[in-house]
Formats: sequence, C-alpha cells, structure tokens
Amino acid sequence: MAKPSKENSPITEHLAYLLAQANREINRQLELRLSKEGVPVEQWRILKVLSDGNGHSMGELAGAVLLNHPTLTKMIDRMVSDTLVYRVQDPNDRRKVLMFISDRGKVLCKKLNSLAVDQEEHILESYGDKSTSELKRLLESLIDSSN
Amino acid sequence: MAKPSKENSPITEHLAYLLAQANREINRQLELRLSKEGVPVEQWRILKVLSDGNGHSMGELAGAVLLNHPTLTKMIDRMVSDTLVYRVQDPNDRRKVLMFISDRGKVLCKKLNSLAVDQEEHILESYGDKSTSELKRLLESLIDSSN
DNA sequence: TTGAAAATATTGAATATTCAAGAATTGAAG
DNA sequence: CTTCAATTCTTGAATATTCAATATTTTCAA
Repeated sequence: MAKPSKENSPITEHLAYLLAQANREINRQLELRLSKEGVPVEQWRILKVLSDGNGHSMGELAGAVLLNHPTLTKMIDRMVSDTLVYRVQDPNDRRKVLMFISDRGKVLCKKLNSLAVDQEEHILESYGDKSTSELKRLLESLIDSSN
Repeated sequence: MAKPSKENSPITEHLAYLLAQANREINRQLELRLSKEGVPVEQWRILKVLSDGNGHSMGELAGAVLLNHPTLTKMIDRMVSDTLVYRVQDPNDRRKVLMFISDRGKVLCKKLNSLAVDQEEHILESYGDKSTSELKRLLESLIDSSN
C-alpha cells in the first residue's frame, strides 16, 4: 500500500497557503474599513508606530511596518506631502532620518484606530474569543521560531 | 482607573499584523527554496492546481492561487512562453479559457513540490507537530468564518 | 427570436514595487 | 590622521500590479 506522501497534497493544505489566504482575507476587510478615511493599511501602521511620539529611523520603521526600504521612502514622501508625518535628521548620526508624527497625523491615527478596533471586534464575534487569542498565540510563536 | 482600551494597543498585537508578519516570513522561506528552480511562489501554486490534469478556467485559477484576474493573465502569458502550461478554449463555453499543465510543467512541479515539502518539514521540526496542525486548524476555521 | 444584461478574459494606461546604483556619514584599522 | 569598508537613506530604471475599458460569448426576459 502506498505510503501517504505530502508531495501530492493539495495546495490548500500547505501552511504557507493557509497563511496567505487568511492574511489576504483579513487584510481585505481591514482595507475596506480604512478606506473610509482613504488610507492604505501600511500608512495606518506607520502612524501607529510613530504615535508613541518618539522619532523612528527609516530602517526601524521599514522593519516594523513590513515594507522594504525604497517602498517606505516613497510612501513617506506621500505622507509628508499630506503633512501626516515629518522628517528630522538624527543629530547623533546624520546618516539617519528620524520620522515623527504630526498633529494632523495623530488626529487621523485616532480615527483609524477605532475603525481597526471595529474590525477586531467583528472578528471576535464571528470567530470567537478563545480561537482568536489562541490563534494569536500560535502566530507569535511561529514568528519567534522562524528567527 | 483607566478602562483597558484596545485603541492604544501596539500594532504587533493586532491579528491582521500577526498574520501579515507570519505570512511574510513563511513566504520568504518558501521563495528562497523555490528560487533554486527560478520560479515564483505563485507559479508553483498554479502548476500545483493544474497538476490534477484537468482544465481550469482563468477565473477558477485566479481564486485558487490568490491572484487577481489581470495579474494572472500576464503571469500565464509568461508560463506559456516557458511552455509550462497551455491554453485551450472551453468547447462548452467559449468565453472561457481552460488552462492545462504541460509535460515540462509536470516535471518542474514535481521538483518544486519536493522543495516545498522540505520547507514544511523544516517548520515541523522547529515549530512542532502539534502547534503546526493546531495552527492550520485555526486558520482554516478563520477563513471559513470570514465568508 | 431578439436585444439587453451578465459573465469571462484580455489589454493598455496609470500606479506601485523592486533592484541596483549612488550619495552621505560613520566606524575602525593601520 | 587617513583611508577604506560598512551603514543609512534616496533615486532612477526596470518590473509588476491594478484599474478601467474593451471584446467576446452566453443567458434570459420580453
């Protein structure tokens, strides 16, 4: 009898595929909410990271918001035009640029946060409290184990 | 005393962010393996879906491999140039195009499958059998509950 | 049967992302 | 000190993706 082999297993059983599918779906829902303010998900992430009021370098930001460096530069250019954030040269290391959130950025960020909370609550309802926190735990540990 | 509010929670605690991060990491690893054959992840998915030998319409494929329609068309154009797949007009509904995998495509798909299995095994080792299957179960159910 | 609406796939222009190279600054070895 | 390698960010060209419009075929109501 044939040994059960993974080589023929349908793509829908692969972890990589399930992650892509779930990510796509949740992201789509979030995008839909944030589009009420005309803001892409990445910009919300940027604002959220900067909303601690501290300066964050481009490299740091790129890692935090899951964008590569040149893409981030260009997105930040747009956000600077929209006066949501601003650049300051790091006085301690002039290779670096420190990004700060503006007052306008803070106001927008608050609105976006509440839209995002709406979504999380919607997930909690349809998916369940228990499952959600368990899923988060497992994802964190997967990310950990991948470094 | 302050009511604990989600509005200030760091971005790293949002389900959408954890999914994006995990997806990014696992996808990066898979990309790295498949790059040995010079094939992007999406093309492997396409080959895998087509490897049942049946014809699949573009719309069906687009859904299955998580690409939107025009992007898929252009990727298929490249794969046709590489003689990995070919188009046949659906005789029953001539609006549709049925995609088939070629012999060359099948050979490549086998190699890619084994590279992908390598990765899944690597995950099983570092992350654990139990966690992996539990994570898959939760992801499937999240995807279900989102429809 | 006919004609309007829906479904399917492709195309081209607009937009976004990525890769490779460049500019500026720092670190550190000799 | 001086110089060379490493770090950080930006830029421009190449590539890829997306949006809107188009072409073709089917469906279905009148």
